[in-house]
Amino acid sequence: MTLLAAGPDGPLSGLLDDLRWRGLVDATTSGLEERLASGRPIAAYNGFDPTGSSLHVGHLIPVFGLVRLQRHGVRPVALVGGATGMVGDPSGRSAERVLLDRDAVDANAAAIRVQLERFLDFSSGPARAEMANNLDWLGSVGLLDFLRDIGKHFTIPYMLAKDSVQVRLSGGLSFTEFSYMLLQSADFLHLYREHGVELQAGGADQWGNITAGIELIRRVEGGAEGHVGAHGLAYPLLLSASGAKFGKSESGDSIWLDPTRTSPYRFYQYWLDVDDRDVGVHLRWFTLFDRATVESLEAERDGRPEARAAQRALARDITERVHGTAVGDEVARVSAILFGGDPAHADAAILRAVSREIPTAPWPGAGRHAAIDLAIAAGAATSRGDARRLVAQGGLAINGRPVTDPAAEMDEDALLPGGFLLLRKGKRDYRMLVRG
RNA sequence: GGGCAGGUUGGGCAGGUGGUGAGCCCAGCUGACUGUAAAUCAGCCGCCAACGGCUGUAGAGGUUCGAUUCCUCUCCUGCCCA
Repeated sequence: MTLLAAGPDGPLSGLLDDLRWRGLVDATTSGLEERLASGRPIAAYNGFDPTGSSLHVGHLIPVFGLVRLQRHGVRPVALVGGATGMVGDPSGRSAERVLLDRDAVDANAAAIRVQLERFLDFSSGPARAEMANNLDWLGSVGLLDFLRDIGKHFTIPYMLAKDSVQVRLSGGLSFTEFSYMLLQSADFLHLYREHGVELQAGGADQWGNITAGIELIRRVEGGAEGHVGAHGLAYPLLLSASGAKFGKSESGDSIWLDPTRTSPYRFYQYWLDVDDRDVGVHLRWFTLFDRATVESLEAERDGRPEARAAQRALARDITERVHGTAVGDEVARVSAILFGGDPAHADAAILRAVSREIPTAPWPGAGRHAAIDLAIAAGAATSRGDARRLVAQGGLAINGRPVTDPAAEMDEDALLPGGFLLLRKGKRDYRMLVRG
């Protein structure tokens, strides 16, 4: 029986065309197209660093990459780099600490899996997603075995020729970092042997490591019966039209999927703020919209850019995928209140909804407080000098009214229904104080 | 272990071999114009009781009327030698 792999987005053979239309192909190994055209089931993996307990939007490129692979019938393997995530630390650690780290890695991997379940189907079927942790095989390998089984197959000139090594040679590169490609290659070999993984995907910056793994598999498995070769797929690095790093807020923080790190409101706003020039690419990369939908949203952006229909569709879709439809509804509603009417006239229930989504700090208590101190309390300024500057430049508003006198004082009479004080720094940075 | 070059504000730097850098670029913040855009322009961009004051050149000492500068030790980074 010949099983031809396929998924909701069509057969395996159409995968690369879909990825190309979406602009997701930076490089592939030359045999990949034919391998996919054969229609035989295939598994692919992508590594994720478990140094944190949450993914951020920068991770969404490889995550959606795996999603599209799965939707074309590829079985995706999300590899958590429990071992590779540990070696980067040069400081000497006790055995206990390493074991603690093992626990932390496990906890992080579990948290990341929950987030991945929003995207990938782990439930059933021939393309059922799975997770793996390279600590399970790299963690117990002895140095001598590693050198003999893996290191022997690499020459120093080959390793030195990698771009990732070249750019670091003059600035300093530890042996550990230099060896990283061997560890990643060992991962690919292991997954190839034990999980039938023939394809490694990753960002363009991973291409050198991906090809190193392919090379290792070729050398070790090249003569084996039934050898089918290994393949690589690299996604382009995403740069915004204005040259900003993708995945960072204006203040430079990462935008996390974890709602306790980045509120759903900020998450939604991040996508709503995407540059007109970038929104088409974002729709292709971070939604499952089909080609007709994407192109119609782009046409609307070109015709009525001020409506921001493409950004709204993008923000709504990705927010609901990550945080659920109820939260998506609420942040869209809160955004409409803050940027639509006069929030100072909202009732307590609405203000409570707003306070759930924007940074909210406690009202400093009874008595009178200077506007600048309230700005500091709310986190809109870092010092009194900073707050004075903000007021002098006309950038602070309280309850919708501009603050002109930095020394102006207010007490609890200024609070809106529900005990809220709404501060706005600049045009878009809303914060609240709430009486406890 | 020996030698050399470095460590200045979020990042990158300039200066400085005893008498004022809070000086430049980038990033960032605010305003104008706008669409919660982009681009452009303007202002800001260590702290404070603020027309003034204070702290600041890796850390700790020392010399001096006075140290970012000179001396000693320590820490960190890179390079060369062994």
